Amino acid sequence: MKITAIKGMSDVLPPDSFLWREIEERARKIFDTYGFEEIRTPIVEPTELFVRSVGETSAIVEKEMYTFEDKKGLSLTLRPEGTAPVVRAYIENAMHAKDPIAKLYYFGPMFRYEQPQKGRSRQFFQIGAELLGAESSLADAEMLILLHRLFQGFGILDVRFEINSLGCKTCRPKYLEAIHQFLKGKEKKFCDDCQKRSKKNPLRILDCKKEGCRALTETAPTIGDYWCEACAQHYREVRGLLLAGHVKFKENPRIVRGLDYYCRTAFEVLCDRLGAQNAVAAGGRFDGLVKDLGGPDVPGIGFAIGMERLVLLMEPGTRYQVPGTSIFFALLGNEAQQAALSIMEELRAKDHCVVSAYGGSLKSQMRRADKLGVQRVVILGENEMQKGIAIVKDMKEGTQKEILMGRLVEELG
RNA sequence: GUGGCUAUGGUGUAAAGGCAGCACGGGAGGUUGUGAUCCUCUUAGUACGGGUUCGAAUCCCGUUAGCCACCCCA
Repeated sequence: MKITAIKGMSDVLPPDSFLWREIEERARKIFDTYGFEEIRTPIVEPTELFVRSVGETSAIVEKEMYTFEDKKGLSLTLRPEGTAPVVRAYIENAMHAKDPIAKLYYFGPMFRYEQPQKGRSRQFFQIGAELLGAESSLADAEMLILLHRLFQGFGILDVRFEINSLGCKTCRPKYLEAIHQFLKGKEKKFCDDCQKRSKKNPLRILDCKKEGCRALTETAPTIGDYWCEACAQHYREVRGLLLAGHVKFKENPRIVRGLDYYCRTAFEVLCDRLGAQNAVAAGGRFDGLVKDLGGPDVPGIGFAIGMERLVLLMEPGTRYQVPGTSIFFALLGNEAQQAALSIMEELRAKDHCVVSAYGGSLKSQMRRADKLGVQRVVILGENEMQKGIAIVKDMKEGTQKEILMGRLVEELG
């Protein structure tokens, strides 16, 4: 029986892995320029963490988590998202006490048990960032500007930003009540999915793609009519700052987030090239979360970018650095191998990529050198060993010369 | 979780119930110790399990996986 990767989890092989590295490096550089610092949290967390943060009735917690018991019967869960673990770490390490502001980014795998399709897998990577300790609209704007900058850095220019404000704990309940009233008596007219949604998460009905439902919700109240003055003001400021920051965006009053902890600013980065899973990044403000998880009352805002979707958008023609072999040692015989080792080490210490074959005829070794695209080959066999020299061949020119062994490192520079 | 489509060497493909072939890739050679091209040889496949049939890559059923969509979301 062949052992295969499990459904929805895939390998990233070269040369794709080079593209992944490129993306990660570009992201890190940009995070640096915004003063964000990397955090690495465990992939496994107590199940409780996600139940309390993401929400008991959310789709993620209800049916998508990889949950299991450890040997002591503790319920553990493979993280389905990145914000809750970061907030847990923030509280646990009392980061608020060291600095009122924490700006953190992460890069790593998340796990959700979903039906795989284009841009959606069970293990997927996210690049995420969280800004804790700032309630100011400037924080919201900066996160969006940072996100915008990242996409520029990735060379992806055909994405669009959509934003909304979900209100806060004083105005959101009023809106929910209004939606509830609006739907009352109409439930039967909606599609089956929406009828389920009307009980659990009525806001999602506004998100339904079916035309029938869309038509019915045409006249539904929008959150904007229910914002409290503070939320309205905050949102106004965010929009103004975005304009000043040259981030183009569209207001979409129907953006709803699937995770319970979001409030106020919510946003999505969309691209038409992605098919049904058209969001490549999303995020929002989570002001009550730190407190809900037992920490101080610290506001926060963050986003996550889906790595696989990003790769899907970048793939055509993105340039990435492949280190590439620069010097190949073609060695014949055990003595030559022994003599070459220390020289190869010296060259590696000078940052050259130096490789050899592990046997075979000179012809096959040369063929391999050519396939690897190396510039120079050092040929060292019994004849050369006797003369105390090595042959250095320039593969592009096709020329070669004899070099004294002692001068080899210097010659290859 | 639901529905549709798909599954042939490492990759891309051909074979419409009757010899599993081609290309690329991988390996070894083409005189004594030299990479491209070219030439020769070689490697490797019908996803898995059943069924129909004289005979199955081909038809049927199941499983698994992939893709697409619902759902959900990054």
